[in-house]
Amino acid sequence: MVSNPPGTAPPPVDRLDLPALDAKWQRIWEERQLYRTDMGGRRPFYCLMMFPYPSAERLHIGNAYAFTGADVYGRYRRQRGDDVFEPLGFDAFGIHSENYALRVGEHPATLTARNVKHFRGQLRGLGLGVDWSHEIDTTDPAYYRWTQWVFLQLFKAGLAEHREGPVNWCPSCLTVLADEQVVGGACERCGSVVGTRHLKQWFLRTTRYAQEMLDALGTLDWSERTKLAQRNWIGRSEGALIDFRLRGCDRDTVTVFTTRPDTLYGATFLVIGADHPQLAGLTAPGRRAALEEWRRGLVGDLSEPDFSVGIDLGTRAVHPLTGAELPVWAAPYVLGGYGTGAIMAVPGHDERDWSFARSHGLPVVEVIAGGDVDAAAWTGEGPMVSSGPLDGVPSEDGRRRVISMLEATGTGRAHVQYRLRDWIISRQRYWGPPIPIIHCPSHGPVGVPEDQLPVRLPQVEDFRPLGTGVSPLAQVEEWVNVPCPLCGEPSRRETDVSDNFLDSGWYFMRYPSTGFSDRALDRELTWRWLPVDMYIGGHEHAVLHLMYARFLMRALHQLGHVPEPEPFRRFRAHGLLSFGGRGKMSKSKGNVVSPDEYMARHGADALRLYLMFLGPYLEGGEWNDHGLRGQSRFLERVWRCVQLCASDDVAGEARERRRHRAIARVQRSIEELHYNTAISALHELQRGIDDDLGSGAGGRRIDALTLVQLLAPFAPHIAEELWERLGQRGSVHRAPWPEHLPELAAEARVTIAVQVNGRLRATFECDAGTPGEELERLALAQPRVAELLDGAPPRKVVAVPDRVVNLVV
RNA sequence: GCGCGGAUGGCGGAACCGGUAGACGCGCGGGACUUAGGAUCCCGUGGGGCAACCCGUCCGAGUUCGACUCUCGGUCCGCGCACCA
Repeated sequence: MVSNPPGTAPPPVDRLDLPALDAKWQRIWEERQLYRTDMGGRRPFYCLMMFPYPSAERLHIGNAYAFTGADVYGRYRRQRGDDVFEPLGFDAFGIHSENYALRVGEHPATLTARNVKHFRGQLRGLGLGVDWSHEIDTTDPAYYRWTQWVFLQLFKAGLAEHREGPVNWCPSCLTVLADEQVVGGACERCGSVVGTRHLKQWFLRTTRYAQEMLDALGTLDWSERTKLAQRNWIGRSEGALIDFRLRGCDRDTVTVFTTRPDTLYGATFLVIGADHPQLAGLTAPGRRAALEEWRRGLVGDLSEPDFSVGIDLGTRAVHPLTGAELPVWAAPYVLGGYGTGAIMAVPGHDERDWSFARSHGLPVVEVIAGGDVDAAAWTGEGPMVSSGPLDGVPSEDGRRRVISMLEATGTGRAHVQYRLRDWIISRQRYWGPPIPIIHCPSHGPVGVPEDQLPVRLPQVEDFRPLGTGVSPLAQVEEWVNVPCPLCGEPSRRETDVSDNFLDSGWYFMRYPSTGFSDRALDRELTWRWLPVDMYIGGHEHAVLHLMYARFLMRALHQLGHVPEPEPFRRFRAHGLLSFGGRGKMSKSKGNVVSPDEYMARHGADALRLYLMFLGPYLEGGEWNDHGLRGQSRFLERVWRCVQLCASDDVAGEARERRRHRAIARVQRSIEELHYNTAISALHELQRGIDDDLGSGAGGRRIDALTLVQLLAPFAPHIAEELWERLGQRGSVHRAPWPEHLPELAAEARVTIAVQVNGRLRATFECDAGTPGEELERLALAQPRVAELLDGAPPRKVVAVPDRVVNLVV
């Protein structure tokens, strides 16, 4: 295992057994509570990683990658002297687990408990610097009691509403889905085509904070692409609401939203969304049967909009400015759920309306000059035409002018519309926390008194979803029937459970306070630890989870429960590991790689190091295990060379510079989350020490100690073992980070490139900081250069100190 | 279609502010040690050429003494959004 130069005595180094070190130090760390955070510490640093969803699929290499990267950062900050809080838990409620339980015919409670246990074991095996004393399990009544409490605070504040609305219904999961869980008209979980149902649901009023959340994005240190995804999702647009009086149907008016009120004179018909809930009232009585038949014939596929499909409702709408009568149509290209669910169609200046008008022979009128509306819709700006008193007004100004005219007659007003919608949290399923509401015949929905929390999820053997729009909990009569907390009248519990994004929307607030069973959020700890300083997780949660967490934090801040409105000061999305060119790792793609066997064979340290070495942490990459051995070899060299460093000589300036440079590079790379380059710097330092040993000069203890400390965030077990073997007291993970001086981190001698006309012709060495004139002199003295110049002086000389001399002839 | 990333040896990747392209690792070639080596160590490793040199960071222009880096145009790949009026 260990080679010796011929003729020397065997070194006093025993064989390295990395897996054994994992076990040894994980045990000792636990005994000594090494990662237990001092919650009253003076330099709190909350380093959060997205908690896992412990499915039966086990932890895969992609999870190991994500958690290790977050842990490296947390460990680094700890070594820098911060009181780092690195908690972890399990997001174990939810449809995904429940569906799996249904498939294998086991109760989700027992299944989840087993999965959590397995996950915890795998995570511990990775050697994360996690304070497990603050662990959260969202399915534990001790946690979901407070999830219910959060809901009640929102309910009391008017931020949770029970109302009927069109909702996304997954026919396979047999439940309502949030808009965010519908991707291209299909269920995000199972891929079934999502339909629409009208049900009474619990909505959290995320839209109330749409503008605030949009504005606050500017203050957050998040990557631009994440902020952009949030901006798009909030989808602010400015425009106007315009009322049209109706003739020939039950309703007298319909209101439309438009971002182009300047084109109002060009409106030639109205279109109502085919899924609009009050479509019948907008239809001429004689057309209703035809409408119903037409609606039944529509295909549920929403992926490709068809601008030719539509039906004339027989109703007439009165143009608020001209008094003209316009036909009213229904079409699926208009969304019944966005804005008012109705639009004024301006075919001259909207491509969709243009296509629709062409398909149905409806008139196209030009009201903004600049295009040719017979050939295509003109969506740009220009002077207004055929617009009554506004002819000649630039369209940009026309927007305001039209709104003023409408306001004068009370038929319209300026309006800001957001794409963001309220968050439906009702799930007609079993595996979630019951929504803590009792429906009283007299009082309506009444919150369960807080002292009666948690509302425990009853143990139900048959937890299959019913598909009737009601949760299986509705069948548990003895649980459902309760007296009203206000008047004692016989009442029924809410039987829906909440979306598991509610569980995960506030878990980071709870971590510091897990020790308290009498309050959700301890005031002192919450004020000390929130908001989160660094949050690391997958970019797939850029809109879903992050938006919900921001909403909940903002709401709870307004209610005085947390110190600031924004939950995450800094957020970074780690890259994803792909495998075999088959995209992101997932069980459905059959490309899951387990970290277990790698850890068992090579140890967690080698795996951690290799994962972090694959490429920039924020970019991810393709997984293969070809290079893993390279990192094991590196650790073996570290193991040997560190233990052979016995010299207390600290003079040697070159070695000291090398040491300072290594510190500077590792530090900088970690701060940028460029772990791969930090590891390169470690390799180079190790090679340097090896060279010292090989040259017979002896290795310096100080170099060995520094190497071990710099290695510690990446390979915590071997670093700890070597730290001990070097005779240090305490843990390397608690030892102060080595200091470095910038002036020492630079080289003393530099190599200057000599170019002639921009081409490299020679190099020479000189002291760092040698001035330009001197460099020029030295460059001209190079034999090869003199030869090329052949006595002629260069036309121009560019000398960049420490870098290059370029001679132009 | 719109927006945001990206493209560098056989492979993963490095390169601060425009200053010796290819750090570090894998793989590969050679050597040492060895009964053996798929262990370990040492040397080499972008392509071409005996050499001087030439070519080379997706392609094409440009700016510059000098461009992986900046500007313009294009190709390909990835991700997000995509009837939101």
